[in-house]
Amino acid sequence: MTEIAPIQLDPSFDSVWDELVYRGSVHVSTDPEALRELLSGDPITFYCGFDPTAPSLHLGNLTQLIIMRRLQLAGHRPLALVGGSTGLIGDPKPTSERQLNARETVAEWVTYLQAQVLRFLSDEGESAVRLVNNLDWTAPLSTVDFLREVGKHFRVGTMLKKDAVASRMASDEGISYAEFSYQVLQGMDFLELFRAYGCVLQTGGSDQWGNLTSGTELIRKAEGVHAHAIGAPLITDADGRKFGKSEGNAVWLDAALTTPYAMYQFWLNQDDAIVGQLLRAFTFLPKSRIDELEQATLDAPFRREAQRELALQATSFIHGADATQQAIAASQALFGSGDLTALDAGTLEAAVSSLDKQATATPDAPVLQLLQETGLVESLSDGRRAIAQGGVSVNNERIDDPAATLDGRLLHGRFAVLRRGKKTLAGIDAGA
RNA sequence: GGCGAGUUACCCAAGCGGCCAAAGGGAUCUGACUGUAAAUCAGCUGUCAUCGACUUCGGGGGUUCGAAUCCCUCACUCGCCA
Repeated sequence: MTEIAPIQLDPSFDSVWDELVYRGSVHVSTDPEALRELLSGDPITFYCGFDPTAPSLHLGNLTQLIIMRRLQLAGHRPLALVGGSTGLIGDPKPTSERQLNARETVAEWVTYLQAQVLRFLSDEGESAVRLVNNLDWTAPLSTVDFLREVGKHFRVGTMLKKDAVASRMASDEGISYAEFSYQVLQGMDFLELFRAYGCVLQTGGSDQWGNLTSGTELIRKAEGVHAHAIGAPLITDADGRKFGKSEGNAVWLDAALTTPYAMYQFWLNQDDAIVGQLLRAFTFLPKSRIDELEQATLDAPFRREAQRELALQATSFIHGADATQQAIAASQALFGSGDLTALDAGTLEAAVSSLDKQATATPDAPVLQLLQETGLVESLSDGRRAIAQGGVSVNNERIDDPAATLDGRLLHGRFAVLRRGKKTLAGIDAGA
């Protein structure tokens, strides 16, 4: 019944612009009517930038990648910019100045991100994605040339009014000249891509709006052309917290950093209140199907059908069908009946090994120690606390004694599922 | 360059010589209730540990029986004046 939706546009929309609006992907933009016309006509070239601030992209970036994919499906040509130079500076966060990363580190991350981008965008046909790196045009540029050719177009008054800068100016921490200049670098990127590839549209998060318009303004001043920008809304949960964090950490697109199981669970645990919004933004399901799912959430919320479908579709898009099936099987084994003793060794091993927290152990290892080794707790004190609060179980049996060991608790003589709270799990393998 | 204010645990923020492992709020985490949801209520939130011990209040140094609290110095941030 539930299958992975094909990667395609919803034919019920007349233009990709209409679909993007439906998907909730447009929070702010330059002239909407002009954009709709532009995107409904001949293929254009557009770009979106990703700064290498970590070895992997995360869910926040996925929002953009999906928008890019939809535009690509409509025949437009994506330029995926990985910011080899902007990543060396860092765009101003509203709260605090960024720590600079080493050049070699950033260069390494650039290669990782480039490889990841290619997983989500097609590199075949007329609208194949092209990778670009802004280090290519900023590195050879001298400071004087930069100031004369680019800096001369920027007014400090305008720059100071950008939200990202203004909020930092108002904060205790202030802002460095480096981060203040970020908007100029990003503006220059857009101009460069316009000149080299005829790129006339940039997409990004709405928090990047100041940086996006810095590019359209520069192109207007330098070339007399009206380029466009689309700012996607930042998705937040019901409390207004930024979406895409789990246990305080980003949800990464790299399976080595966030396992497919963890990814699947992340989607499955989303609130009823935003699941419809997430289905629109993060899946290729048609509107008709999403309407059904939203109704299902109203009619029978306990079935969590919308969350299940969201988890299936999103995880499949990120990690592929096979990895997703394994994540689903593991989820059913570990959460289904709750009776792990009934599982055969093969199923159990697969489930245990899919968890993103793992440890090997001797058959008589203390549970407290395993809690720490698996990362389920941060310290032994934290572990004692968790046990005292009744939040720890082995194979779904609550542990009350801080001195308890695995002795006699292993399933099939070697496996154990260590649980903290309701849904934080770790796999223990005492074999080998 | 001058003057002033500031740097406290995940975040905000009290404390201004012993009663401070450090108030309060937010957030996380755990329990109850549930639907692997939300809301609500309750509890926990430095480390190690059996009482108890040990390391924390920007970095370093000093005064003192005793310092987050006083002094010196360095770094950083903010503001005002040049």
